[in-house]
Amino acid sequence: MNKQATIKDIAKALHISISTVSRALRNAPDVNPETRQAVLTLSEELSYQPSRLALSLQQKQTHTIGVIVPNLDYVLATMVKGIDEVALEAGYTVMVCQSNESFGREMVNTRRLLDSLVDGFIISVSSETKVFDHFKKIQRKGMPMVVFDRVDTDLVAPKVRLDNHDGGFQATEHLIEQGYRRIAILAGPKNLGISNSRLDGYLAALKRHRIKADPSLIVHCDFNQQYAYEATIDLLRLKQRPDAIFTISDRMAIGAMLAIKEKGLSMPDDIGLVGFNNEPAVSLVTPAISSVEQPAFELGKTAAKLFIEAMHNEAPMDDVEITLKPRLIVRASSLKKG
Amino acid sequence: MNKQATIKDIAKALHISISTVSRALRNAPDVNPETRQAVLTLSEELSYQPSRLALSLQQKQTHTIGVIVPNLDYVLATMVKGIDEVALEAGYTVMVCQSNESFGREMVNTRRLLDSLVDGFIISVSSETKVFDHFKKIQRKGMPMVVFDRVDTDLVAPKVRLDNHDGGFQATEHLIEQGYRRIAILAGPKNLGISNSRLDGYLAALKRHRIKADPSLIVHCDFNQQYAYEATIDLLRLKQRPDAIFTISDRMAIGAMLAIKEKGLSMPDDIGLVGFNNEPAVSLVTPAISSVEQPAFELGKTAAKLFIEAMHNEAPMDDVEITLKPRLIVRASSLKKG
DNA sequence: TAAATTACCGGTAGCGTTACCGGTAACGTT
DNA sequence: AACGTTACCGGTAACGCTACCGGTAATTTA
Repeated sequence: MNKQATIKDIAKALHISISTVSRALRNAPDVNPETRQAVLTLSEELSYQPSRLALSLQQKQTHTIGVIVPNLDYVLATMVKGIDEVALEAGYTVMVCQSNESFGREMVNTRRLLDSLVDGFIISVSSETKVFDHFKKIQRKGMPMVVFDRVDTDLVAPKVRLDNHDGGFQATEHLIEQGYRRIAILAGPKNLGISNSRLDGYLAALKRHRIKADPSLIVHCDFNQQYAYEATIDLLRLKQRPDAIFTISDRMAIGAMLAIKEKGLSMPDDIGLVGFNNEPAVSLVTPAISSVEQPAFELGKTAAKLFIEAMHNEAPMDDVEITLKPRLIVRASSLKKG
Repeated sequence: MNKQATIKDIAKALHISISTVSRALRNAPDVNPETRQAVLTLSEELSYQPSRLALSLQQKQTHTIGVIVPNLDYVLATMVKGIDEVALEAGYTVMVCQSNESFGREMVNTRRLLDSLVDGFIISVSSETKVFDHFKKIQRKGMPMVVFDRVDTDLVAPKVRLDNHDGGFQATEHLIEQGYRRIAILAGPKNLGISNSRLDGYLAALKRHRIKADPSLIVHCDFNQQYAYEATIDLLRLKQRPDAIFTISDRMAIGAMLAIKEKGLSMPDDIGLVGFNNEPAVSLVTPAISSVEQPAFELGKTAAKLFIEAMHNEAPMDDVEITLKPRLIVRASSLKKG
C-alpha cells in the first residue's frame, strides 16, 4: 500500500539534496562517507528501489532485450533459456513475445516493443513473414538486432544460425550409407529458409553419392504432424515408393511414423526415418527415431552474446554470421545393420 | 539512425505548442480539426511513436504484466500462450521470466520486474520456494498479483488452479475400476502443493473404494524422468510389488515406463500406468500412456482475465479462487479390458 | 599569508509525456 | 453594451532520475 520511496523522500528525511542522495546511492565520489552511510541505511529501511523507468527515460536505454519467436516449442524454449542466461548475467532483462507464426502478431509485437521498451531485438522470424519492413524499422532506429534460428538471407543483420545444410546432409548421407536409395524428404513451406537449407543439404548428399533426385520424393508441407502424416500416406501410395524419409522436424517425423505404422510397414527395414531437432519424444517412441540434434541452448547463448557485443560496439556488425554445427543422433528408425 | 521523433519535434515544425500536439494525438477535445489533421499527417510522416517510457513514468503504470514461471515446458508454455492471448487483447504486454525452479532466480526476477517495469504479476511458483517474502513485497506495494498453476496455500492472493485433487482421484479411481489393487504413486517434492493435492486425490480414491493405502507405495521423488526411473526400479523390487503406478507428471511416467520395460514387465497387464499433463509424447510411446489432461491454454487465459479484473478493481480479490477441472485421457497403458 | 586545491553539497535542466490552469479571440445572450 | 460561452491554444509543473555547473568551507600549497 505504501508508495514506493524515491530519492526525494530520502533527501527530505535526511535534510539533504536529492543530488547528494543520488550520488550516495551510485557510489559516486564527492560525498561524505557518513552521509553516504546515512543514505544507504535509510534507503534500506524504506526498501528503496530506483525506478528503472525514470532511469531509462533519462539515459535513453532500458537494459531490456526484446525477443521475438514464432512459438515456444522445445527447441525455441531451450534457445530462449540460453538467451536468458547470458542476458541476466549481463544485466539485461528479456521480454519474450510469441508471434505464433503469424505475420500480423509479429508486427504488433515489434511495434509494441519498439516504443521505447527495449534496447534492441533478438529475433527468430515467423514462417509467415515474407516482408521485413517492421524489422528494418528497428535498424533505421539504430537499434541492435540479432537474428537467430530462422535466419532469412534478405535481412542484413548479425546472425546466429544452425548449419542446416550440414544437418540435411548428415541425415541424408547417413540414410544412404545405411543402404537406402529412394530417399524422400518432407520439407516445410517453400519460403522458409531453414527448410530450404536442409533441403539443399539433402540434395547435396544425393549428388555426392550420385543418386538422382526424384522430384516426386520432395514434398513441401506445413510444419506440423497432421500434414506430415497425410503427405506420408501419399508418398507410400506411389508406385515407386520411397525406402526412406527424412523430415525436417521431429513433429513431422512423428506424423510420418504414424503413417508408416498404419500402412503396416516397419522401420528401419521397409522404411528408414530421420527427423530433426532431437526432441525428447523421438527417443521414446518405438522404434526410436534418429534425429539431427541442434545445440539449442548454446545457440541461444551465442545470440545473446552477439547482441551484447553489438550493443557495445559502435560499428554495425551486419556481416557477422556465426554458424553452429548440428549432430546426428542415430537410433533404431534408420539403423539397418547392427 | 535518425532519432525517434517526439511531440516536441512536431510542435516545433508546426509552430504550435506541445500541449496542442499532445491533445491532437490523443483525440482530446479543444483542438481545431485542421490542426489535428496537420499533426496527424506530420506524425505519420515522421513515423512518430509515443514513448511508453515517458507515459509510464507520468501515469505510474506500465501496461506490462510480469509473468514468472519455473520453466517453459509443454504445459507452462501453453499456459503462457493463453496469458499472452488475453493480455495482448487488453492492451498489455507480458514479460516472461523463467525461474528455472530456483528460488534465487525467482527472487532476482521478481526484484527486477518490481523496479517499475510491470503493473503486476502472474506467477507460478518454483518448486524450491518455501518462503514468500519476495511475493509479499509485491502485495505490499499494492500491485495486483495472481498466482496460477502452482498455487501455494500460504500465499493470500487470487488464484487460478487446476483441481489437482480431482485429477489424482480420477486417475486412481480409473485404475481401481480396471481391477488394479496395489497402486503406487510417484509424487513430487513434499513441499510442492500440486503434488500433495494429487496425492490427496489418490488417497481419497483408495479410501472411497476401501483400499488401504500402503506407505511403501507412496514415493516422493524429484520432478524428473531419471529419478522416476530409479524410484520405479525400487518399487518393482518390493516383495509385494505394485500392480499399477500413478505418476504426477508425464515426464515421470516416461521414466516409469522405461523401468517397467527394462524389468520385462508389460503394460497394462503386469502394471498399469497413468501420467499427468497429457503431453504430446505420451500418446506416441508404446503402449500409449493414459494421462490426466489439464486445460492449460484455458487456465492461462483465465489467469490473465483475473489479473485484468484485479487491476481494475479497487478492492482486493484475495479470496477469489478459480478451479478448472482436468480430464482423464485413457490409453493402452491402463486399459485392461477392451 | 595569499592562492590554489580539495571535499562536499545544492540547484537547475532535461529525458517525453500529460494534467491542469489560464488566456485570447469570436461568438451568442440579455 | 456588457456579460457569459465557446473554441482553441500555450505555459508550467510533475513523474524519478542523473548530468552538469556552481558554490562554500576546509585544507593544502607556494
